[in-house]
Amino acid sequence: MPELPEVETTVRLLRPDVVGATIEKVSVFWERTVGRPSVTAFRRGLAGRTITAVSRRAKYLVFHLDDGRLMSGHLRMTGRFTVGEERKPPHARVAMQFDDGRWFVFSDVRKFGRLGLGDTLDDLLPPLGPEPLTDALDGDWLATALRRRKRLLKPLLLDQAFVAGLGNIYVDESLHRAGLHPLRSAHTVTRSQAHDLCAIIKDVLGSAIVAEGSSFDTFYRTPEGNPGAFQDEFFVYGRDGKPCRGCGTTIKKLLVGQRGTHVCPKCQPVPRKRRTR
DNA sequence: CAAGACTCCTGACGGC
DNA sequence: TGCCGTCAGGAGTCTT
Repeated sequence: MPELPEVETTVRLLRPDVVGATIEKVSVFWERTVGRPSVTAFRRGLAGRTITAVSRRAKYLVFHLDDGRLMSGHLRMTGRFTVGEERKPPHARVAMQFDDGRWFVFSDVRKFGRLGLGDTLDDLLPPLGPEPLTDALDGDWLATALRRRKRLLKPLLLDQAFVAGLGNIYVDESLHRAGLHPLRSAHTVTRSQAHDLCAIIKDVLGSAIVAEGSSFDTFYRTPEGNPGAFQDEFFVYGRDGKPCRGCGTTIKKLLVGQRGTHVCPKCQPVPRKRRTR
């Protein structure tokens, strides 16, 4: 599922195709895909606008328009942006035609993705924690922030208001590499473990971007239609029943905060007085 | 403040 | 073979 690396890859590959393009008209095939303003306001607000830049904040794509407004896009599980000749490829939810005839399309099998239009990032996006790949996230900050919270480590890391951009895959991978169990209470993580975890998160996300994201199922594809390659570097995600690449112990899958969670029982010691399964 | 339940959706998959 | 129930999963909302 698209997390920070997949969104960053999408932004990078989309950028040359959409920056400078002018939106002539907008077709909305599934109204709920349009979150923020009404569908009418969304269509009117985009018509005639030129995209001047594309950036990313957390798992959101942000399209900057020539009138200073912003269009946000969240891929959620199965969302995908493409640019091509087709107005309505399979599962197309919103299509924007550029003045050169090309169609900029948002497709989304499961219909969880959302597009929005607004004046500023603040009114368009919910409260978000620091960006992991910038100096906004550093070991000292993470150590202090973890100590203050009395929540399970994994659900906290998945909380976008705590740290932005992490999802199920990269949290599992990062915790495994850091040797931390997802059921640990955040405040029990030591300062040095927090520093390690911080560096690992940055490294995992950075490597995943280099690999153009992860495609373990049929869902995530780059705008060009290619799968990512980072799934080949997974240590635990989706590897339950298989041997840990580090120690050979069988990877277990458990449920943490309603999320499928993968751990190596040996590399990630179970926190005291907590049961797994 | 923490955490679980529920909701939105559809394709894939297991069971029979 | 085919039908059907179940499940995954990000994030918002509601309840405990």
